[in-house]
Amino acid sequence: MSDVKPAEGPVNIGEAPSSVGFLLSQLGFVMARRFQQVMAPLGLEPRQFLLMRLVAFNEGKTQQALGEALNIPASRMVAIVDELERRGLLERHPDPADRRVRRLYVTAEGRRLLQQALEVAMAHEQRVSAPLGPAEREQLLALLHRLADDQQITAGVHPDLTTPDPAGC
Amino acid sequence: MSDVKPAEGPVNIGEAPSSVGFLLSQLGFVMARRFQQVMAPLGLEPRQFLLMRLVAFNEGKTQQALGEALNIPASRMVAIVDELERRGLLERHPDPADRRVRRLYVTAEGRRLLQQALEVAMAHEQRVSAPLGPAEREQLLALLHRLADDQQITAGVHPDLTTPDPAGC
DNA sequence: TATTGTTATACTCTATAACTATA
DNA sequence: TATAGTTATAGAGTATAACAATA
Repeated sequence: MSDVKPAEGPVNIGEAPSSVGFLLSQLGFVMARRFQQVMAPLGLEPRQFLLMRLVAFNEGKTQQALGEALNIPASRMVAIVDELERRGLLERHPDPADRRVRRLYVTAEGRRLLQQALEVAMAHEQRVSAPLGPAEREQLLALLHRLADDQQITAGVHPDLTTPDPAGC
Repeated sequence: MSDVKPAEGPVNIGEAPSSVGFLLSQLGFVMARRFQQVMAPLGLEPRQFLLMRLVAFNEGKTQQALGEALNIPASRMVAIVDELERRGLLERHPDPADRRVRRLYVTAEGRRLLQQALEVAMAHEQRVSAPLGPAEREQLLALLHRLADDQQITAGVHPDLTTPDPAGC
């Protein structure tokens, strides 16, 4: 019960042995934040960028199909597409055969912005990879892919917070 | 303006060339979620675990000093410490010399729980590292540390969302 | 007047589910 | 009855700043 002598020095960050899990978690957050920052000047959030890119690769797909591919719930898709459409970056087209569905298309302006965004993304990738040589970078990518496969991560789909729990511990 | 023929096949996830940034972001989210899941049975959120661990390494430090070390705002610290104290895992002790400050101590029960949590964390680390051999794991750690240094990541401190932007792009 | 810890308010994001119009 | 998209409601988490006690 007696108080220990209150140390007044600097706080000691308990040095744990290097951890793959914690390092990846730290780096993942920082990478996501940096990417968000470099995209911000274009007015694109990471999620909007991923959707624009997906629509460009899949013109005419339904809003629902695209949302499912990115694990974005239908009710969230509405607001996201609303804004991108309002800004003239993509369009909802009605389907003559089924008037419930909305098929998404990228506009000419959307394509221009997407092109810029892709260039920004490539520059970002170069920047964050800068500390590594080409061979080291390939080595890292190979190792990360091994872990990603083990975790059943789908290429191109970000496991934001949308997926509660796929399966298997 | 004429509609393109609406493709009805599967959605094509545009295969981008492998990206260190995106892979790290994906893996980081998954690692954080898995860690959260393995800690849940102990009733500890990752943030609570980090704080418990920090207090154990720094008994008698003030609430404010500990919060700053983890980049947790003072107003958030209150609720976090409230709950851990309510559960009997740590205690606020008044400082006789300055009655404004609260110095934090881990209780015996807190120590027991922390010990369990550390074991869970080690098992988690082994699990996520399982796809790699010992040499590969060391290789990966070395490469990740290079990137972490470049991003000015502090060992043991998670850049959750608390740090808006340190400095330098 | 400055500082530690606390509390209160407002805001953002999200999930959930109700709702509409079609099928 | 089922489905695509939409809207509405409520909840969690947070930042911000006001506040009380003490220095």
